[in-house]
Amino acid sequence: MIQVYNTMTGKKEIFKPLKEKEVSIYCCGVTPYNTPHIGNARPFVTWDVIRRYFEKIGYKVRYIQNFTDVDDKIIATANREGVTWNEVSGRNIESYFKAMDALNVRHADLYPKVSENMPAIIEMIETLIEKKFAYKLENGDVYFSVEKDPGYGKLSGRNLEDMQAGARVEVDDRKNNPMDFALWKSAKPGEPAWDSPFGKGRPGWHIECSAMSLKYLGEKFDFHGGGSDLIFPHHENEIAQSQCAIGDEHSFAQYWLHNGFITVNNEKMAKSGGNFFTVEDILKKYPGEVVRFFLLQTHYRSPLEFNEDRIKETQVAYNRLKTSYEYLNELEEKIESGKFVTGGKEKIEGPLITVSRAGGLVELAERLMSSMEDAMNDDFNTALAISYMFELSRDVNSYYNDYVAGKISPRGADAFIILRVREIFTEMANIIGIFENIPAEEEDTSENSALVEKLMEIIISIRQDARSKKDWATADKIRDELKNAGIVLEDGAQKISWKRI
RNA sequence: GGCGACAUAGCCAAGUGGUAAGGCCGAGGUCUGCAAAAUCUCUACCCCCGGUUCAAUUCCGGGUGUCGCCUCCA
Repeated sequence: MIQVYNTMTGKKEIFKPLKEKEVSIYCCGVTPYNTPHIGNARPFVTWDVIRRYFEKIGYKVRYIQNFTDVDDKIIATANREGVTWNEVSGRNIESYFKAMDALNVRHADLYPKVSENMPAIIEMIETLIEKKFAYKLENGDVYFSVEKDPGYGKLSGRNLEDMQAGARVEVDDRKNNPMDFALWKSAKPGEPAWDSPFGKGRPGWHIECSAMSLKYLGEKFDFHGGGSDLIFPHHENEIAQSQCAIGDEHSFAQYWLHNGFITVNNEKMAKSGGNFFTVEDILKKYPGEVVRFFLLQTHYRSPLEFNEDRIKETQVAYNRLKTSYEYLNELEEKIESGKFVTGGKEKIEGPLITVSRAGGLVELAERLMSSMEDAMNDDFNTALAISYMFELSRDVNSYYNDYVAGKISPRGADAFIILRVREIFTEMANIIGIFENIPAEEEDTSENSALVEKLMEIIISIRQDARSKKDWATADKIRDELKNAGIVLEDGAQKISWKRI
């Protein structure tokens, strides 16, 4: 049983899919006028986790995410740069995918674009005009009439009077009501325009999401999501248009999920605010999976403060889990190559599994996996889910340490148990979407790099000679000097490893 | 002005009507020739004031503070 917090009702509800074991999702995508910042990325990582989770528990998922590629800011940028609007959107869509790929965000089933769905958009506007929910001005603009929709304001929990009291909206005498919004904007010079029954022009913001979600998901679908700043007016308007056009106040999305903002110095990160960090820039310094992990360590509805210290902290935490993952992989290799069981082949008699060290580990893993599912079922609580990975991680590391130190002599059956633990840990990682794309240590094949490798080998070997003679002064001097040069030596039991810092 | 959210350890962050997950940092221990890595142990009466209750951090009311939406916005 999955519970989700539905913005429409303001509370957690038990999720009941429209179709058995199927789930349809429409997540508001980006307006590609710019490269995405970390705040833009949050909803997509969130929905990526949600859709993966539904798939994991056996749902057939249909996931749609749009690109609003016809828009004022795109046009403005294009005009400023002297290029076409679709060059601007094309380039930013590319940069969007690059960022999302780095964050392990799986692709949606479909990415409909405004520019490729004009007929559906125009048809919907026509319906709204026919049903008298929309009106056309002499200049060709078409507006939605909010007063005609008795349900207007139900998502954001406000009414027309309250909104007008605040009246931050520009008064436009041509509109029936200041809150009326454009469905179609008549063509102006220097703007792309499409033919329509209302004259040349382009769609207003909001109508595209209604038209495209209905076109690709039908009159009713399960989820609609995005950042909380979309609740009003964007999603409110989508609901108004869609339900009026369909003529059913229960049509359109059944559950509305909204993620909280990324903040900088406790204030919303926004392009207009100038306080943003692009995903691209962050990826120059931190692995994509760390950034993804950062986003998921906090529940999606809570605000999330972004700064460099936070990311660094996350990287340390992420590395803890990664270490466990690597330990398990190493154990797996030993098992595969038959080097795991040290004490020959013992016969397993009776329920010994549960008293062996590995047995305890797998029991813990099973229990934590189950807890993790509970956490995910409760409004996709990734923060809680991740905490269970850490708990397992601790015991995995402990087991590994004792094994390497020779304190544990695994029985024959323990190999299978450890493989199962590895499987569970991997399954947990898959829910969060990490350890899928661990960047190999920069494979630098240049001559310089090869030379460094060779030199390090020589240095380490000289130091090992000194160590074997217990010449600690020399050994420590080498290590210290290397550290000054930015290289850390780690004396392991079997091998000496080094890395740059 | 209208509407809404949040307030938990040094920092970050889950959560529950019966005295609180996890992470980072810090202190001490184990391992190591010494370090590093790993690991173990330790660190909270949950913003304030009322109320409901046998019992509230958790529910209700009020207050204070912070943030968000009402304009483009993930």
